[in-house]
Parts: sequence; C-alpha cells; structure tokens
Amino acid sequence: MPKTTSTNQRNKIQLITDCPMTHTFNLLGNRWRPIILWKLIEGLQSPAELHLAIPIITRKMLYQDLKELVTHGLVIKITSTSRKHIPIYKPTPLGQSLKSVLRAALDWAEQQKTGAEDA
Amino acid sequence: MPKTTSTNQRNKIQLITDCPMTHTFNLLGNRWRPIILWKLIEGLQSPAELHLAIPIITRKMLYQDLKELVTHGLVIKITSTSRKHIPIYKPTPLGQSLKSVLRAALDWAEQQKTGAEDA
DNA sequence: CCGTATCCTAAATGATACTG
DNA sequence: CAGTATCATTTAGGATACGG
Repeated sequence: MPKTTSTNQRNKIQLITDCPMTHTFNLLGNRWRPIILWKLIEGLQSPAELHLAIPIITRKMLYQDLKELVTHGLVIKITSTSRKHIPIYKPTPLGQSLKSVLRAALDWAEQQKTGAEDA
Repeated sequence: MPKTTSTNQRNKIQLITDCPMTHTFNLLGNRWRPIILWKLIEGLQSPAELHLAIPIITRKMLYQDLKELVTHGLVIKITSTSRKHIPIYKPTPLGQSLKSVLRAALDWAEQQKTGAEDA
C-alpha cells in the first residue's frame, strides 16, 4: 500500500517521457556503472577482475550495479557451466552500443586534463 | 568541525583521481544538468525560457544546477547591464565542448527508441 | 521574474556481516 | 570468490516560503 502516491509522483512518471538524453543518463549516470561497463567492454569479465581494475568500489556496489546493468539489458551474466562457479559478465550488443557514449565522455575528460596544463 | 573525517573519507579523496570518465559523469550525471546544458547549447538563455522548455523541473533545481554549471566553468552568467535585471546564461567554450558527449547520449537514446519497434 | 533558504523525503552509497 | 542483507550515513531532489 503506497503511502504517498500523491503529489510528487507526477514527476517520476514524467521522467520516463522526458528528453531521451535523460534516459541515457538514467542508465549511465551513477557513480560506478560507466566504469564497470567500460571495463567490461574492454574485456574484463569476472567480478574479481573488475574489482582489481576498480579497487575503490565496494563489493556491494560492484554486484549491485552489475545486476542493474543486467536488468537493463546492457550486460549478460553467464554462469559458468564448468565446475568452478565463477561467472562471466559481458556486454550485450545494446551495452556495446553505448561504447560511443562512454568513449565521448572519456575523450572529453582526457582532453580537459591535457589542455589544463597551460591554464 | 567535521564529525567523521575518519573511515569513509578515503573514498571521496580517491574519487577525484578516479577514471577520467567519472569526471565527465560527475559534471553531467545528474538529473537536470544534461538537459539544461543542452538547451543552453541550443540557444535558450534566460531561466524563464529554460523553465518553459523543461516544465517539470522545479525552480530550485533549475537555479541550483545553473549555479553549479557556472561553478564548474561550463556556463557563464551575464547579468544584464540594461535596466531589466534578467540575466542570460550561455555555455562557455568548455561547456560547448561537451556538446559531443551530449550529442552521443542523445543519439544513442533516439536510436534505441527507433529500433525498439520490432523488438 | 530572479534567486535563495529551510525543511523534509527519497535515493544512492558505504560498512559490515553473513551464506554458498 | 560470488552474492546478498542490514544498517547508517550522505547526498539529491522536491515543497514551500521568502526576499530582490
């Protein structure tokens, strides 16, 4: 039973129909998903590998965001059929298609860092 | 007087030196800044115009995010020297340089929406 | 109309302990 | 290792009222 399905629910609903750009940032605009997806696109596969590549992430957020990436169809989880129960995660075609966005974000940042020398 | 400058501060510090991509998403990865900046790039200038273009944003967030965009050097606020005290906001070159990132995010979303018909 | 301050709720994240 | 649950804290966002 929702306690407050009243006033501020209108914003949430409209958020869906918002500018398409918002949709992209809803998928990628949190603290860890961009990097996780990027690392997956780069070829990393297991949670352990990811955690090595992104040491400052907590285990909770790593698994949580991996799950959300799977939920959103950007990543698939393949539970290893071999005896070791170490799964691999890899981007779906949809996830791969976000590479250009991530690339743009990354390029921009690197360019800033480079050009900031003579500021 | 910081009450807890202890344990979880280490993450914040490291966040700065994080993957450059994170930096981009720190600037753009919230609910409103991408659209606001996009609209500014499209040529809208006054808060009133922006509010018309993005009706569901609250005034608080509009002004707050405008201020943050200014703080981060992506937008400049030009306080009108004429008698009417209506300022104009416009992207700085740095802000303009984010157009490619926003464009990528927008293109991706539109492409998804288009291709989703025959899913 | 511009802009801010205050209060409040909700969402995101971290710390930690636990299971398989 | 992989993955989840619980708790506590932080942060973002909205409602609202106020001042220029």
